[in-house]
Order: sequence, then structure tokens, then C-alpha cells
Amino acid sequence: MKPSIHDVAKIAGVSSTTVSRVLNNRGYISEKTKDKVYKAMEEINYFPNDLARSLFRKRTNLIGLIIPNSSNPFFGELAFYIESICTSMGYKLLLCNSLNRIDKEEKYLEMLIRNQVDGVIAVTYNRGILNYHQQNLPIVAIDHYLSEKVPVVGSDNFAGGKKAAELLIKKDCQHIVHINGPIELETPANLRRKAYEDVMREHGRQPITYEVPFHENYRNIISKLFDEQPAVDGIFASDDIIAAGVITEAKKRGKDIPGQLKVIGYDGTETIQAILPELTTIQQPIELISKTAIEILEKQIEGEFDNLPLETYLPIQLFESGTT
Amino acid sequence: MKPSIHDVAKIAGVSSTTVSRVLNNRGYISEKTKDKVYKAMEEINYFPNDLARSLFRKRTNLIGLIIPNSSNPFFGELAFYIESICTSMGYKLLLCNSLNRIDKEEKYLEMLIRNQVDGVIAVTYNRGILNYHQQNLPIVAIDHYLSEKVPVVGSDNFAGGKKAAELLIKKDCQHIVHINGPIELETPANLRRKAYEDVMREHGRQPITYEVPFHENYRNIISKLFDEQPAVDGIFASDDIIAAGVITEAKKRGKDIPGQLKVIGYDGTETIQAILPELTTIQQPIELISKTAIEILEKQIEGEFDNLPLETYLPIQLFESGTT
DNA sequence: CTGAAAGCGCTTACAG
DNA sequence: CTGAAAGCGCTTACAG
Repeated sequence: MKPSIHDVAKIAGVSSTTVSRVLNNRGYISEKTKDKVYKAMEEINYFPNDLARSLFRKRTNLIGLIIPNSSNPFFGELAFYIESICTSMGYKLLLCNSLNRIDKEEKYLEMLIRNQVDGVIAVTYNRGILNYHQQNLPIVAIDHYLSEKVPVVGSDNFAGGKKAAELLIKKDCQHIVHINGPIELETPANLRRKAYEDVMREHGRQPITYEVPFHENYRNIISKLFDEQPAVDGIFASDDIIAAGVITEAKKRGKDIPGQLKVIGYDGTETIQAILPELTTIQQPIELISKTAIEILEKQIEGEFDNLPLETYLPIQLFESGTT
Repeated sequence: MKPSIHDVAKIAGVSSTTVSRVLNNRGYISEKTKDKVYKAMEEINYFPNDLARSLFRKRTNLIGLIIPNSSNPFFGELAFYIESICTSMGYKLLLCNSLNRIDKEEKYLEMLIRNQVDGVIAVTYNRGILNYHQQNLPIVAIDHYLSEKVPVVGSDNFAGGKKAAELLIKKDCQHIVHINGPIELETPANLRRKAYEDVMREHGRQPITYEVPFHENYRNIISKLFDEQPAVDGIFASDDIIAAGVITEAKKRGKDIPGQLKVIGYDGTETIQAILPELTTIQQPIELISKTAIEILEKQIEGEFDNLPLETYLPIQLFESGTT
């Protein structure tokens, strides 16, 4: 049986109220009593039960994080920073991998609510979260619109898309194609596409965007792109994994990079930097995104629901390397 | 105020005991009463408080996962599978990134204990976990020895190292070098090194192993290796990130792969397959490792501490590709 | 400076 | 088939 506060009290010869007080450093307690209590705790290896504490305080210091898949380096890194920052602030993180499936997102959300999390950080397509939000559950979204009231934090996707498209134009690419996720999803990431298309038109070019349908293999789309666009000499992929796929396919087809084809990705995770440092990409400030999201979440946890910054777009950075 | 079981009871016109019974589907309850209760729950949007439940049951269904860093694709994937499997079994996952720092590992462990986790899965160097284990905390380690009593699960590192070394020999490499993590850490992963050295000696070769000191940048070691071993024509790296670093350095030095230098890594994550599919590597069965670890953990949670498989090594697979 | 009592939101014998 | 009571391990007014 795990020792409880009563066991400590008995050994120290005081009441459990007193033990609780030294535990929480609250009210006046004589040094002598404190000592006795600490010794007793040590003696029986006592650790307070946070469950009981949370139950009383109505505050768990638990944060739920819903991401599609921590296998993906971007989300893996996001999870790392969010968890690290949470820990430094006294929060604990419940991890949820939704695989972008709405049914899973909903189940996870219910689980988080049952576990009385103080707040949720979601990288999610689930607009149903709205219903839960009405219950005053603090929530912040990363790179996804959930509702008019849920704050979104992300990278400056428009600036990123613009920088990517402009680089390819500057590098004298004549036939620039963009690969993006499905646009029916209303994510700020669509701005990457919009920026590309705007830049193209500004330069009198015809934008060509290939979409990767939800849950379809992006490799097929890449292959299709090469088949249909033999003249392609510049590709802006909306994430680095796809960009890597483009490079692989180009090699297979004997296209020289950057000679015949220039490629630029998006995300710029540490993993991509380590594995494929030659990839030119737009780096998201993942740590800053994490920090900002947590700050906005904390405001809500502290009861501040008005004056929240509803949309925060953090600066991206061009990492120029070998593929351009 | 969140509704409690009492609010439901009041609306349904029954006692909270009855509400609890329909919640848990326990004992006999008339259909009529059940209906009333369900309707009441729906009406006020009631979700049971798992904290209170866990407090009573002395069972949280919480599992703590301590990994060095979810940014690393191997750990990101491990976290994904462990979380997914946990969820499918009704467990919830508390994520902890220790950065391999013992002080952090200890703090996390205490946090997990305070939160009454049912068990811990650790990818950790912390032998201090031992002390906590005495408290009957169910625990299983992945690829790290914690104590004689803590079950370890991992890939068959010896077979993997052997296969890697033998492939390079078969491919006619004359000067094969191995890069590994620091050996002072007693991890089963040292078997990768041992297997390489055994195979080399069997073939009358001199094993040469470069170690990456703890917390040092592996790139420096790679660079040093190339400087000191100009004749090197085969490298077995103990993980794919290092292997990718070798490829990058080789390119920089104008060494043709696989013509002048053959490279093989270890891990074979989905991420590496997506980003660097040309890398030959030894694939760990990450999903199987996750599943096995959870099964062994669950046995402990169910009270079975004897007859646990103390060391489980799951089969690896050679993924042969362009770098050999 | 310290303790007895009530309560956080549940569940489970026990009784009827 | 249903309810009153006790208790899980804490904390916090309240009282002294």
C-alpha cells in the first residue's frame, strides 16, 4: 500500500492538516514540526498523490496535445518543444495521435475532458471541437482553423509561400509547379498555395498546383506531376517530406538537381537538416510556435478568454541549400 | 461549473448511486431508469470525472513514456506506436522527453509517480530507476538495461550488427569502419558493435570503431573518421541519422556512393524511408517492439512480476538499397 | 502555531 | 431493482 498523508501524520505525531500545510508551505508552522514531517516523509518514501490534489483544486496541470502523428518529424519536433515547455511551466502532457481521423479526434477530446485537462493544443481538422469549446475548455489550434473563437498559431505561411515562389523565379525557373495538401481543408497552410499562385500571376505566369488528396500517397501525385509536366524545372512542395519525394523521383528519372530542376520544401525540421541538408526549404519557427501556443493557452487557463490574439503568424526563414 | 454525478441524479430523479451504476453497467437497473439517466446525462452534457474514479479505484490507466527526444524519428515513431497501442487498450500516455539527462529522468519519474501512473516505459540511461522500482512500480525498458529485474525489449541488435557487417564484406569492402555511441552506457545496442567486431575478426580483419561521445556532435566524429581513414570504403553506422551524416560528408569530399564507399545504417524508420530511401539500413520492428513492451508492462500491472521475459530481442530486417 | 470537519466527484459494500 | 453511508487522498476555511 502506498503511504498516504495520514501515515506521514501518524509517524510525525501531528495531524494530516499539518502535513498538508508543510507540503504546501502554507500558514505558520514551527521549524520543529516541519522537520518532523519531512523526516517522516523521507522515512516512508512518501510522494503526494496528485490525483487527490487535483480533484480538490479542480486544476490538474494536465495539457492534452492532439497531433496527427508523432512519426512525422514536424509533429515529433512540435511535441518535443511543447512537452519541454509545458514541463518547465509545471504542466504535464497527454499525447494523442489522431492520424487526422475525425472519429479519433473526438474520442481523444472526450478522453481529455474526462481527465480534466486544463487545456488542449490541437493540430486537428476537427471542427467539432467547437461543441466542446462551448464548455469553456481552453484550447488553441496550431495551423488549423477550428472556429472563430479558437486562437490559431502558426508560421507566416503566406510569407513562406511567397519567398519560396520568388526564389524559384529569381533562379530563373520557367516552369514552376506547386504541390500542396487538399484545399478543402481550411488551414492557414493554404496560404502557402495562395502566395505561390499570387506570385506566379504577378510575374505573368500560370500557376499550376497539384493537390495530394487526403490519405492518398503523395508519391503517386509526384509521379503524375512529372508525367504531365515534362518541362517542369522548379517545384515548391508544401512540406519537406514531399520535397524529398520529388528529389527521389527526379533522380529516378535522371533529372539533375539543381541543374535541370530546382526544389524547395517547407518545414525545415532538425531531422530534415540532419538527413537531407542539401534541401532548400522554408523553416518554421517550431519552438516559437510551441511557446506562443502555450502562452495563449495559459491565458485561457487563467480565465482570460477575451483579448486573445486569434491569429498569430510567426516569422519563417529561408534556408537556401543545394537543391536550388 | 462542470456537472457532477449528483446533478445527473437530481435531473433523473434517482440517487447518485444509481447513476454510477448505469455509468458502470453494474448490477440490475430497470430499462426505464437507465433511459432517464442517459437522458439527464445528455441534457447537461455530463462526462464522468476520471480523476475521482481513479482515486477510488487506485488505477489510473495512465502510462508514462520517457524517451530522450521525440524529435528523433526513431523515438517519434516509437512514441506514435506506443501511444496508439496504449489507446487501443484503454491506456493514456504521459509523454516525457528526458534529453538523456539523468536529472530530468528523475524529475519525470517522480512526476509520474505522483500522478499515479499504472506503469512506465523507459528509454533511459537512468539506473536510479531501480530505487523506484522497489516500490513495485511496473516498468519496462526499451533497449536499455536498468537493472536485473527490469525487463528489456529491443531489436536483435547482434543479428542486426552481424547482417550489416557481413553485407559490407560480401560487397567486397576492404576497409570497413563502424561508428557507434559511447560504450560506457550499458545498452543492448552495444551488441551492434560487438557483432561488427566479431564478424570482422572472423574474416581476419581489424575492427575499427569510432565512438560518438555523449552529447557531442556526431558530425565532428564523421569528419575525423574520414580524415584518419582515407582508405575507408565501407561504413556501418549505428543509426540512420549518423549514416545520413556520413553520406553528406562523403559527398562533400567527392567520394562516390556506393562506388567508392558503401554505407549502411540502423533503425529504418518510416521517415528515413521517405526522405532517404536510397540508404541501406537495418530495420527495427518498431511496432512490434512497442507492442511487446506494452504487453510485458501490462502483465506487471496485472500483478504478475514473476516469469517476466527479462530480455526480448525482436527480429530485424535488412533493407538493401542504393548506398551499398 | 495546530487540529477537527467538510468536501472535491466518484464507487462499492451493505441493506432493504 | 434502488438508496444512504463510508471512503479514495488530498486541501481549506474555521476555530482555538
